[in-house]
Amino acid sequence: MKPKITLKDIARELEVSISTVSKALKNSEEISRDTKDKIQAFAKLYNYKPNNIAVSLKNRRTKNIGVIIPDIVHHFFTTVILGIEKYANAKGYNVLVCVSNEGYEREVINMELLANGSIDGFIMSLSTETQQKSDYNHIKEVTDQGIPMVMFDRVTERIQCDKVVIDDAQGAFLAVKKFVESGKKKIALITTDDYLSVGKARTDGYKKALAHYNIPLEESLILKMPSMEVEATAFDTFFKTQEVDAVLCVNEIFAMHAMRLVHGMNKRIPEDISFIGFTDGLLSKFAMPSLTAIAQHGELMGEEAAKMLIEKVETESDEATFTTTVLQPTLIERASTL
Amino acid sequence: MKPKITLKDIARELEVSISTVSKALKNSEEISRDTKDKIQAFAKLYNYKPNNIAVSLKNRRTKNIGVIIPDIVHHFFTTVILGIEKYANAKGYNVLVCVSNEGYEREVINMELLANGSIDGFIMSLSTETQQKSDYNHIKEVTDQGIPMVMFDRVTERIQCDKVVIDDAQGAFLAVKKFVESGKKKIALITTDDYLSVGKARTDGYKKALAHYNIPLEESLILKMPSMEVEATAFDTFFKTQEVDAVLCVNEIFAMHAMRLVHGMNKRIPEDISFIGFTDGLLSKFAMPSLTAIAQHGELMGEEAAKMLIEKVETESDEATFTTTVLQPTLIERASTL
DNA sequence: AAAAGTTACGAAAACGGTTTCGTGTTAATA
DNA sequence: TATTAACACGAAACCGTTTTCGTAACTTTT
Repeated sequence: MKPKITLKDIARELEVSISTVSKALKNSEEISRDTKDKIQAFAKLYNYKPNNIAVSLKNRRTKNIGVIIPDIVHHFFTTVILGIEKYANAKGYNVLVCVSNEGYEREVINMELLANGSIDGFIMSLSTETQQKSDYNHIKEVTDQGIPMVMFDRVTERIQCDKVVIDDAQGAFLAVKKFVESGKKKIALITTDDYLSVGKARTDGYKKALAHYNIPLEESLILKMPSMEVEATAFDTFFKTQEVDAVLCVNEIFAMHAMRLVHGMNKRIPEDISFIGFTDGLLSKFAMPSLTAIAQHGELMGEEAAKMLIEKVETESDEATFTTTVLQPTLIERASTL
Repeated sequence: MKPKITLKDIARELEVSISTVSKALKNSEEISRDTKDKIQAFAKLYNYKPNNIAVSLKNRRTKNIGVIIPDIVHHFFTTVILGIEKYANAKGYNVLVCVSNEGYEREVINMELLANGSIDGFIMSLSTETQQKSDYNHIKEVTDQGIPMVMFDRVTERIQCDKVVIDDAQGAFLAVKKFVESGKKKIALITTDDYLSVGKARTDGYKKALAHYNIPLEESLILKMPSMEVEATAFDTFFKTQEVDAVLCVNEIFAMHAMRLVHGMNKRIPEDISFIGFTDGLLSKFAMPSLTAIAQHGELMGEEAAKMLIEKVETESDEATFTTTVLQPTLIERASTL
């Protein structure tokens, strides 16, 4: 048990002042070669490492960036974190991940906690509950304090900050395009209620694409779940009552559930019914048949967000100008489409 | 833009001393009701929140716990994080997650970073590279400094600390038991090289179970992948050359790949070949047929680890005694077994 | 030899809190 | 009335750094 050594310890041991030690360890020109050698050798011997907390307090910079995500048991969000970590670490920043668990309360608590000195800036994606309440005061408070903020994926126009999103409408468009080009006509959409920003955009893209291809929009072909949960009976009745030959699902889970259902109805995938799912995760890859998917490029999104944030953190300029980066989704073709 | 307010600001404004403000805000008995009211009202009005960094420095406690995991795009690890967060948050602790990305270097860097004052204790799972090198000096250094540490899942007996693992051997045993009881005889195992602590334990359990049921062990029925990656050709030749009626896979991915292969060979699952996979993740649930799985109870593991850590953090006793908690896995029966 | 410039280091303030201890004012006791 | 106790507050040290500024001791310049 050898407790951490401090500047003071070194100073006492070597009979110099703390300032001298500090300067010597930063290789300051102010200190003579001899003294520096002595101090540096001693520090190395005792494995001196400056205390981050003290440095942070002094510099008023932590080199930490806070990330608030709604859910961590979630492929997309974890890929985003991966991207954030990658960029941030390369820039010498640490990433502190907190999970709001899709709840407003925890989002607020976590933000307040981190905002009180623990981080230099935020990267976040809104919890569903926050989106429903559409109460963004906790975020406004943070930005008002001058703490840089980047929102990704689940964003709101109610907050002025940098944002990075993917073009969800375009993703839906790509999917419908794929369906149409393989001869499908009765294209269904399985989505969530509109309060989720992504759900809305995807629905919009779906509608726009239908219009573009002169396919009449039938509201009965849109199945809306009240949440991200699968409501089995709703699925059942939907597929029993509707004639469809293609289904676009707003997430992988919906797609998996629907595919299994359709499989049980002895329809062939993709011949009788084709499927495309949002978010290219593990399930899409390993489904049987494998699922054609719209890739959201989470890792890229994370890198982009981290880049924007660190840029803001490192430029002192008060005169902030906010940009929104829109990433383009891509269609990953697999066995669930023709 | 209203920058954060400090004790000093309040003191100046209200013409009292900093100490008085500090005490008033902690509702100290030392301060008169009047003064406290005045100060508390003012603080609330200006939304005063103490600076965590300063408090940490002073108290030499951060109320942060550091978590180092090998991979974040990984269902099991994220469920563990969920469990950690749940317990830690309830206890007023924050969780800082860092990812080693299965690499030794990043594991060392992250640990050193966090160890220099940022956290009160560690919860970690070893990266594969660290396990291969079996170089644990960075960890020893941390524990030597008296920083509490809990290792989970991927642990090593080379480090003296609290640990929480699941009984992997027992998991494998349960699987073999299930196979045997449904009449299977030629039970294969698809696993990784032994250097992964979990791989080894699972293989041991498999062998032990065979012995227990008087089934001769055939080494040719064990397929070892050099890493977590699927080597498609190895799978191909294995299933072409071996007669098997049940397969235990050390992870979901292996199981998915094998099931697809078997499906392509026109064998029925589970009648001709049954499958069981380790780790009850999304893939198991949504596979077709759904995969019988050995649940690792990651969330519970996380809670347990957090509990052990916080206990250690909060008791000053130098006289540490280390315990290893072994969680029992359970078999989740689905459609891939009889 | 006096003035000016270097060199090498230390004192001290600062970051934003917490906490111990001391003290001037009252109120209670002898 | 003198003594003691309770009350309400402030001064200052401290956590571990960084950084500005001052200065003693030399060295160089005139």
